Amino acid sequence: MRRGVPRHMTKPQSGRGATGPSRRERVREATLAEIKQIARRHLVEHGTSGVSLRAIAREMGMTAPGLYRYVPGIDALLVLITADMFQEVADAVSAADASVPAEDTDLRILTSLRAFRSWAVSHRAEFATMFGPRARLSSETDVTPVVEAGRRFGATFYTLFDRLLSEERFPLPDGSRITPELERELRAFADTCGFSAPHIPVEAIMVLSSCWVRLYGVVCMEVFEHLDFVMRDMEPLFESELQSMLAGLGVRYRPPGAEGSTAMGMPD
Amino acid sequence: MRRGVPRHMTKPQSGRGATGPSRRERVREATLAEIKQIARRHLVEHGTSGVSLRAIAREMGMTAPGLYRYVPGIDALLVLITADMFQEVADAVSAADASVPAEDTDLRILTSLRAFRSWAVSHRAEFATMFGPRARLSSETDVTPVVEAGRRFGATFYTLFDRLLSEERFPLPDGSRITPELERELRAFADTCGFSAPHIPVEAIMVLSSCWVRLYGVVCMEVFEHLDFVMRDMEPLFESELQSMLAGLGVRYRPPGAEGSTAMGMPD
DNA sequence: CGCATTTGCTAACGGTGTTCACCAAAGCAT
DNA sequence: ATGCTTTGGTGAACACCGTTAGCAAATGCG
Repeated sequence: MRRGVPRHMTKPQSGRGATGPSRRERVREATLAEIKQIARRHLVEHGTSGVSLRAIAREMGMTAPGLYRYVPGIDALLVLITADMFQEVADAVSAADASVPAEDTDLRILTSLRAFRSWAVSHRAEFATMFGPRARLSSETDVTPVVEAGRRFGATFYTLFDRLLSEERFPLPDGSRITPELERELRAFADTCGFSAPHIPVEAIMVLSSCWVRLYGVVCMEVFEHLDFVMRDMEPLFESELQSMLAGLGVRYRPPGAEGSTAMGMPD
Repeated sequence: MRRGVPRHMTKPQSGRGATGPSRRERVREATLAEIKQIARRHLVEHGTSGVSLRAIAREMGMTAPGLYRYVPGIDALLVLITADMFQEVADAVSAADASVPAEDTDLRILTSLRAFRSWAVSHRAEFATMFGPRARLSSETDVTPVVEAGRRFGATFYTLFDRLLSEERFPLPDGSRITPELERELRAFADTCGFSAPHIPVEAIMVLSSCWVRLYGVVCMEVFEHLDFVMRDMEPLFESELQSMLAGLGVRYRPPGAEGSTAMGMPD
């Protein structure tokens, strides 16, 4: 008898062999999904601090302690939905990537990066909890699901960059400026990212890091509204950064509207 | 009789003409300073959500409602200390800037940017509330003190950039790529920053924006620990970004240790 | 059916922001 | 010195919050 051991710490046990999940497991998954869905809504409506177990329970017609059968605490719930959101943004970027011809690497990159910004500005609260400071998390909370989901999200861009790299479209920068310390860190980066190429040059990783930092910076600045007192619309600056970023990558920039400047675009 | 109108909404009134602040005003300022100081310590020790009026009052030997004589609420207190922190980081950067020869513009810029990162990584909680998402603020709270302090902070860099610009050290980028929308936003930027030069070219503002975005990005990424699962030390990447940033600015990069590569450095 | 597991509840503890009524002390003017 | 006004602070109260412990009902399995 395992009295006192909460359900969320036991194995799924997934019984029934090939008959799929049992009825119990299905309804359990359903209520967990409802919890996460409501939490998500509260997040976008009232910010991170506006997500509370009691409010969720109230809305579900339950009481707060009941939720502890599904989630070990509020912080863990935040971790859960944060991981979900990483999956979501990764899907959004992938979908945008897949919506353009697979051979047009330039357009794929352009589209993917714009999709990232687009998702960010239309999901500000989510972006803030994912890419902002780990305020409520990090201490005493297991964040491995988040970094795992974050890793998968990163892979979306890595593969694209990998493809660009294999096309040898741009000259790698001067590697003599890379200090041994930087090389060590970049190597660690490449290793944990799991690139397809066996031995990727550190210069390439440096370029990738630099691009990611710039993209992250401009999007954060827009979502966190740190230039609002000085700029009304941040898209022009984003496009400008995009342009200058891609220039160093040998990728031909195209403005947002024009889908095809090389092939004739279908008029719609 | 103004019953019910809290003190913090009345004018300072600053009586006594030239005799300075009255005794009452002095002790009032002292307790307000104590409130902010304790709040600040709680912030760095327990994060933004760890700042509570009750805890502060407890530590001061008072009760929470008493604090409402000094501060209209917890959010406003956060705004207050955030503004203070902007002043602090601006002072830190200014001090670093002033610690090197005034004629050596290159070294001044290098030193200032490094000072910014240095302050950020040694004041993570403060940086997060200043430059992270405006989670607890923004809604229903008057943030003008923060943006005002932020503006003064920005000026620290603007003046340096202005000096660099007047030296005409680097060729401005091709302005033909600047769309009208971008130009409008950049103009607004320049206007609210109050540059000394009467008519600064938009190309220069674009360069400044780009540099600020990159600096912001790399420092945020380090402080928010979003690459921790892949890089142990972020300084090499920061230096690398610094190097590539300054290369476009015509500023000679020098590694952190070496103070003088042009003049003979004093061996210490 | 019987029994073990799962699920949800109530009660409770300690914490939070905030408002209100009230009171005492300080300051000021006559 | 006396009286009045302003100021600083308290205690009680309301409405929230996360979390734990113990218990009762529902559920599913043999």
